[in-house]
Amino acid sequence: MARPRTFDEDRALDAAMRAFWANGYEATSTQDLCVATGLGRSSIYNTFSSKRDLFRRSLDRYNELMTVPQVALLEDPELPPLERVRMLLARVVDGEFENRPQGRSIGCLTVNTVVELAGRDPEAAAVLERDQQVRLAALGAAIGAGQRAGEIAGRREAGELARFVNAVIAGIRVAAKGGADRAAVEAIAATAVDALTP
Amino acid sequence: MARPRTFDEDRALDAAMRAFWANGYEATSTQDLCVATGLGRSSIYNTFSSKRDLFRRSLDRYNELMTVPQVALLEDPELPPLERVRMLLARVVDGEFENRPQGRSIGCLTVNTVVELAGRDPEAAAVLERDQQVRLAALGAAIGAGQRAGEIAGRREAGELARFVNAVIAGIRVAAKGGADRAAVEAIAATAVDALTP
DNA sequence: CTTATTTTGAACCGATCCATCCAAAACTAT
DNA sequence: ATAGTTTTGGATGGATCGGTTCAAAATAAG
Repeated sequence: MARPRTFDEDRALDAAMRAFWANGYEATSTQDLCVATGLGRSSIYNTFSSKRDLFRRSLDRYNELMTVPQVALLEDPELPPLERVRMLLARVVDGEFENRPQGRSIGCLTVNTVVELAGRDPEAAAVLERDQQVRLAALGAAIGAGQRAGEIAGRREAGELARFVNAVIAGIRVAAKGGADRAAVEAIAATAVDALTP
Repeated sequence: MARPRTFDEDRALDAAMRAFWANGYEATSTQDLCVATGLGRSSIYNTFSSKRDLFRRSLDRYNELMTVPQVALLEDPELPPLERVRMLLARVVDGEFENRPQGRSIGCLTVNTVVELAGRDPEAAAVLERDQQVRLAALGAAIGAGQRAGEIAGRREAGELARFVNAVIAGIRVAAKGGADRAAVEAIAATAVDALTP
């Protein structure tokens, strides 16, 4: 009954997400978003109502793409819990060394957004905090299981160790974005695993 | 022989630094800088030649204010090396819980700038990388001394452990900016110290 | 007081920002 | 073919951006 869209909304969202991911919210102009998505301004504003809303949806999409598989890995019953954590860290390291458009990591949209917006955008902060809770819960559960199995040190509570691993992941991302090479980043991850072993 | 300035250049620089620190480079307008410093546009552009240059000087000033005392602490011969690292982490944690203008940490200008600019501003990236080298060297020296004294685990090289501690510091900063409470952040620091002990 | 020099505030610049509007094009359903 | 609806590109708007200019104000030196 009406003219259909010639573009795929999810594809456009992915492209926008990548633009925000690479350059941050403020530094990504609506023009940049047009180029990245291949759409005109009208199409973008017609589909996503504003730059802010598009960013919100990009953030949700990113969380879906990253957190879901990470949580799945942490809950994988086929692997010993410590191995799950080790693989999570390995996956993070790998992620920092693939897709380097300018020879440098673009980091992690979550970390980038915490740094750029959490202090002055309560809505974004709430989204980020919720996602972090999910990741911390999955990490804490895996670490707790590892402790009960005796393969993870029990001298600290699982929740505290989860916080620790989560912080190291953020630290790895900052280090990679700061120019650290692969060996250096892998050493960080390995040392974090050391801290978990009895 | 001419009209003297009515403001103190260093004070103005400090105020500008704090504005960039709190809001980032892009989100701090020249108007914001006028308000923060209490100066007019002309005075700012007359003293510091551009927003970019003012930011560069702010970054240098921040490094001077933060890195110098941290390095001094790491080289303090009065303290056992592990204790120096522990105190460094404690100082970082304290820093994240003082001066919270909106009830949330403003983080660390270095980490904020790595995330916001390192990917697309080679000059800023170089400044940050140089500062990081200084911090890593001091950390590595202290950790190496601790290893020789037997109070820090020797299963990894000092340089690798320095990278690790540095990453945990960045992670602490991101966690605090993300809303983590003091107990959570202290647990991260304590776990990092665990990783260093034999 | 005069002169020389600098600071300072306000107006102003072109560029770019996010967002809106509108008419033409495109397509489906009848 | 026609009618009805949506998409689309381009023009446009008001605001703000970083940066410049300039004349008036201020002050030290002579």
